[in-house]
Parts: sequence; C-alpha cells; structure tokens
Amino acid sequence: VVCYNVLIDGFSKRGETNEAVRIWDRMFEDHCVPSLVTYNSMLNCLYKEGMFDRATEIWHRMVRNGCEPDAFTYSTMIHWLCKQGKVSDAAAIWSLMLKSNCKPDLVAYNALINGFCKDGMVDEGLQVWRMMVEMGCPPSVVTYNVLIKGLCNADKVSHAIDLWQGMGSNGSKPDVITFGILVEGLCKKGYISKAFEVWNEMQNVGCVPNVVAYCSMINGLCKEGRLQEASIIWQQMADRGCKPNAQTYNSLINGLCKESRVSEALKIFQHMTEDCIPTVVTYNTLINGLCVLKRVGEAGRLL
RNA sequence: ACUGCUAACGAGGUAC
Repeated sequence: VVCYNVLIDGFSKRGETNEAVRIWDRMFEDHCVPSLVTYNSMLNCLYKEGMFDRATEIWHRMVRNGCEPDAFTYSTMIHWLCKQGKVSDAAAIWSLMLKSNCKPDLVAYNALINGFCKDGMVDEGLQVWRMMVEMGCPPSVVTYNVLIKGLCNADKVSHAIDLWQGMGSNGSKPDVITFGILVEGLCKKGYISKAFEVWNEMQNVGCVPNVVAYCSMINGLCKEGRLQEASIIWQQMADRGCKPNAQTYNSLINGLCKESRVSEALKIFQHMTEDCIPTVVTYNTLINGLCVLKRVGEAGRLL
C-alpha cells in the first residue's frame, strides 16, 4: 500500500491528477487494499482540482469499507473547499467532523480559521479561535499568523497588534512570518513608522528577516514612495547575505517606475538579469512604466 | 521520510 500511496501523492503534488487516478485504479487491479492514507491522498488530490464528484465517490467507498475518516481527512476537505470559496460547504464538513468520532485537531482548526479569514469573515475566525482554546487545543503560531493577516486585511490593524502582543502569554512565539504579515499590513495602512517599530522589534528578539520579510518591508516603503528608505533596507539585505529574488527586484523596480524613475529601474533590471530570472511581472512593470512616460519604443524593445 | 494548516511583486477591473 505504501508504495501506491507514495506514488499517488507524488503525482498529486506535481499536478498530474490523471496519473494519480491511474495508480489508484491500478491498485485495485493489483488487489491491494487502500488504507486511510490512500483515501486521504486521493481526496486531497481530487479536492485540490475541484473534482468533488469523483471525490465523493471515494468518500463513499471509504465509509463503505469501514475506514473512519481522521483529522487529516476533514482538514484536507475543509482546506480545499475554503480555497475554492466554498466556505459554507467547509463549515458543513466541520459540523460533520464534530458529529463524528474524530475530534478536530490543531490543523483542522487552523484550516477553518484561515478559510473564514480569507473570506473576510474574521469575526467567525476569532470565534473558532476562542472555541479551540475552550476545547483544550492550544493555538499555534500558524493560528495567530492567520488571524493577524485576516485582521489586517479587514482593516483592523490595531486588533492585529493586540493579538500579536498577546501571543507570548498564550504560549506562542511570533516568527518571521508573523513579523512579515504585520509589516505588510502596517505599511498598507500607511503606518510606516509603526512598521519600522515592528521591524526593529523583530531583530531585537533575534528573529532574522528572510527574503519575504525584506520584500514586504521594501514593497511597503516603495508603495508609499519612500524609495530612499527602501534602498537602505535593500542594502542591509545584501550586506547580510540575503539574496534578493525576482519578487524583491520587482517591488523595487515598481517603486522606481511609479516615481517616474524608469531609467534607474532599467538599471536595476540590468543588475537583476545577472543574478536571477526576470518574470512576466518584471516585464509588465517596466513596460507599463515606460508607456506611462510615453517611451513606447523602449517598451517594445523589451519584448 | 506514505497524507492535511500560515506571509511578499505587475497589469486589468472598481460607471450606474
């Protein structure tokens, strides 16, 4: 079984759904009995692709064969339903789980909370968070990251900060993702100096920014037209041996374009081609920047 | 080491 499981999940992860299904069929031809992991992997594979009808067949087979769904089963379904905007279906699966013998675990809670938050239902997310505490399931840093992101997106930045500051007394330590989310959220609301406070606090507690965190800070500054400060952060990133990736370059290039400093942007672009591969976003950003300045000819030459 | 949860970039769209 394990071999089949590995193959199914491997194909599923590479997006080769048809191959995964072929292995599943093959498994029966070989008279091998699927395990709980097999069912879970198949459900994951089909839900990811939105193939709910086929998935339901698998679910029924699972039940028919007396294989009890576990927390993996439920959180997989909840996760993909939410990702596809079917939050109320996810909530239905959640109730199904509550009625079953399977108690929700940390990941299941997080998946549901994330679903609510991403759909703009932060209050529901917070309610689930309180519920998990009552049920004796301690929230993790992922739980907080999801909620903080949700609160920022809902323009409840100060509530997000409260949550961040309460993490310690709830047994969670903010990580680089937490700080990145806060920096991004604060910048987007225009609270740059608060973002800098958080940025410094991150270093004070010994959390080392990664390329994503740098990107959030740089992008936030660029969006506010604060390129001077952005380039200082960029320099620090380089000095600390953190290699910028395409997305980081794109943020800076976009910042320069938006300030009509397209020539500088092109210079950065030259530099970029030496240590990473420009993406379609890079070209769109530059072309747009050039076109806005009526430098259409140069824009054409980029193609 | 068989399966499930979290963060960053462009453009477009946002008339009534």
